[in-house]
Amino acid sequence: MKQPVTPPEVVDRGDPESQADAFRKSRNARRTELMEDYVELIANLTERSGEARQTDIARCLGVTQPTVAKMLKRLAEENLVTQRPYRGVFLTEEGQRLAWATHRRHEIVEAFLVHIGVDPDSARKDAEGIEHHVSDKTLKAFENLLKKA
Amino acid sequence: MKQPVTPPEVVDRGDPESQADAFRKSRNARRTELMEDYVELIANLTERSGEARQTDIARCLGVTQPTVAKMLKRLAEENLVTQRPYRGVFLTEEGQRLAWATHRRHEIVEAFLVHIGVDPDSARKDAEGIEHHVSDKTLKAFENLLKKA
DNA sequence: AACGTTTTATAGTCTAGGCTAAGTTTTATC
DNA sequence: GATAAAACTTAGCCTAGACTATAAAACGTT
Repeated sequence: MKQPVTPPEVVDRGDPESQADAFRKSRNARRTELMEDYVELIANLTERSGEARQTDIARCLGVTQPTVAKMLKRLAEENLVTQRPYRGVFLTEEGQRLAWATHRRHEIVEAFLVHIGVDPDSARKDAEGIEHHVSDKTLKAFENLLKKA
Repeated sequence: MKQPVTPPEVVDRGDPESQADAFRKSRNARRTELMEDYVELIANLTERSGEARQTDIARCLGVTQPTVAKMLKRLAEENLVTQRPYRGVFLTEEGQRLAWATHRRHEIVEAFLVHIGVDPDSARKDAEGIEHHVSDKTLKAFENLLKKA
């Protein structure tokens, strides 16, 4: 299917094409989200217990171990992790950068929600879902408000 | 090697089981999100032009018409829409209720982002992704800040 | 009333991300 | 050092949500 390129400067809320872009973006984001969840979790597990094994990841994500195995293969292909069987999964430098960026964004979103009066528990839960959809510009806006306080 | 913005840290995100629940919830939410997008759009189209045909929906969502047809079948099974071929798709009462709630949440999120200084285009795009992950409590916090202004 | 256009329906394919089941390799224990 | 347990691999299947290609039905215009 052809996707006409809409000039960025033309922004009309009612324009179907521009709306379609937003939906496309939202749909395509799903792959990235999963990757981000994985690298963030791997960073956490490694930090906490020195290693991140497939079974640990599976338990934390609520999926089965073969599912994790398949996803790790993909992450390895994308140069985000390296695997040493029976010794755990490790982030590449690129993976660590992604993990840190994701983590940082997560923290800002969560802190921001708390800051505007959301109770900590809800903030934590909502941040988990929201974080992947926050653009740099929105993140900056969050930071600005946090700084002012 | 690029240095990360923030050093790695240990984050307490709860025990593995509760984390797994959060991820499961997030995964299952996908279906709901799509349904919400559809009913919201159908409500919009109906209001603006008096009818919502498959081709209109397809163009607005950036997908093909057969994709829409398949999804409408599902929405009909869930009692959210009724179809009158060549006259458009119509929301059931249940569908209208869902559309209204979704639309309201969407508007608040988008208005809130603009209010804290995000440019309208980014706000619109981010809202599309964020809206589905905003709990009632967070929504209320957004509203409160909007009212103050 | 017939014809071309638009809209809708259907069939078949693809990919991502789940799952189970079963086999293999490594680690740990006795 | 044998053997059980744990971790990993692999194969095959399923579903959702996308796509293309094509057929059928209704609409509008003349």
